[in-house]
Amino acid sequence: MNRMKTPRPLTNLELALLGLIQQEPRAGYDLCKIFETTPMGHYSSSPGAIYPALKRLENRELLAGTVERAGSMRPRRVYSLTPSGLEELEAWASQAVTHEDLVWRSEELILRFSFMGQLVDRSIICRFLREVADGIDALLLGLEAHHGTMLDSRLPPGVLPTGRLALELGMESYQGLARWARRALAELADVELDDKG
Amino acid sequence: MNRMKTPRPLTNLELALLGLIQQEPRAGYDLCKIFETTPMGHYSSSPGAIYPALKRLENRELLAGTVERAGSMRPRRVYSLTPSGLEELEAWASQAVTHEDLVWRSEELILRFSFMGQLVDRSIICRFLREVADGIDALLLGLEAHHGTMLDSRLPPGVLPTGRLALELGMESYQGLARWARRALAELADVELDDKG
DNA sequence: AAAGGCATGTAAGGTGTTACATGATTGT
DNA sequence: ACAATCATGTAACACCTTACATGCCTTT
Repeated sequence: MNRMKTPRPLTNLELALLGLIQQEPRAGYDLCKIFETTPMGHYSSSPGAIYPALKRLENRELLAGTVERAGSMRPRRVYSLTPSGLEELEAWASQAVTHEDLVWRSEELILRFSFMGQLVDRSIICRFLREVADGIDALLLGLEAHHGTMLDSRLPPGVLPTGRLALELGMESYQGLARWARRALAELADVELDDKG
Repeated sequence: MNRMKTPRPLTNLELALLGLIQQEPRAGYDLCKIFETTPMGHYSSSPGAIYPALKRLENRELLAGTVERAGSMRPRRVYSLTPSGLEELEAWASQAVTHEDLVWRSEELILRFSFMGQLVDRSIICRFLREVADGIDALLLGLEAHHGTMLDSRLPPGVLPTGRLALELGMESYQGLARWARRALAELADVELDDKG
């Protein structure tokens, strides 16, 4: 029987690194630059996090590093995905969207979507978008209940209802995400028509 | 000269705890329940984070704990804000909104707003909302530049533009936040009229 | 008597943050 | 010669996550 310790799940940073390296082989410094200069930088920060993460991924054999400028004191390590690294990424991209993903890991969800185009085919991307949209509809029911209790509760005079307004922002963010998902779904259907035309 | 080590900034969890305890004195267990059962739970997780955070805040003398059921093996510690705790909270709530806050600490920003009603007066709340709305307008200029480059870059045939769509989601989220801020501003102006009426 | 909620905590482990260190290469 | 950029890393520290431990009190 295939019995091995289940490895801890990958962090957002590790997933971002795998996705970027799948686009093309890259060195640590290249990745630092991407995080510094693009909105992808939302998922990282600094060499102090990136280099250790690359080493972890190499230890897990999801990445393989080949050394350029060998013999020099400052070699440049260029990483590529290993077959099992690609497998891991594709499995990640193909997962179903859970309630927990939407509530606790929405950033990972967006990261996942942004790499899906390179990793999986249209049917899986569309399923992802439908699951996001439908999952949010379910979430909103719970939030509306809380919103109702906040509308009922009376505040001391002079205290402005910022707590309620903050909750409304949360609800609107979810609604915006659902609208985006449905619009993206429609756009991807158009792309399909373009391909045929 | 008043020379003391600048203390590290408070974490989101610590700020949430201070804000909740300012509403009324609470024990660790009460706080756990709030995080488990309300959307405030977004900011925490588990006793394993909450109890150490309470202890840290007590060491800093931002909280003071009084022991109920003393002598028992399982005492109940009820925490209240100290004067300097209240000072710290109010200073936090009164800060100007920076570019960095919007890009890197948007969750803290929402937390801040949700407690502002209890902590500061209308003028500061309205300034906060204006700074959020205007700050986002500036941010969006940079994101639109990136969006332009993504529209120009050609993808390999068959690869769907999920990266671009993800960026569009990010931009729409910011736009939604700005719209919310302006709407909240209008609503708070109405409350002012109600008070006078 | 057992189960479940009240109530507080500790321990191990891993990750991110910040700051620092090092040296090579390229441009002026 | 000097500065900036390329390029990789380490060390200290603090925090969160998960899992576990403990014992009281109330209900069934």
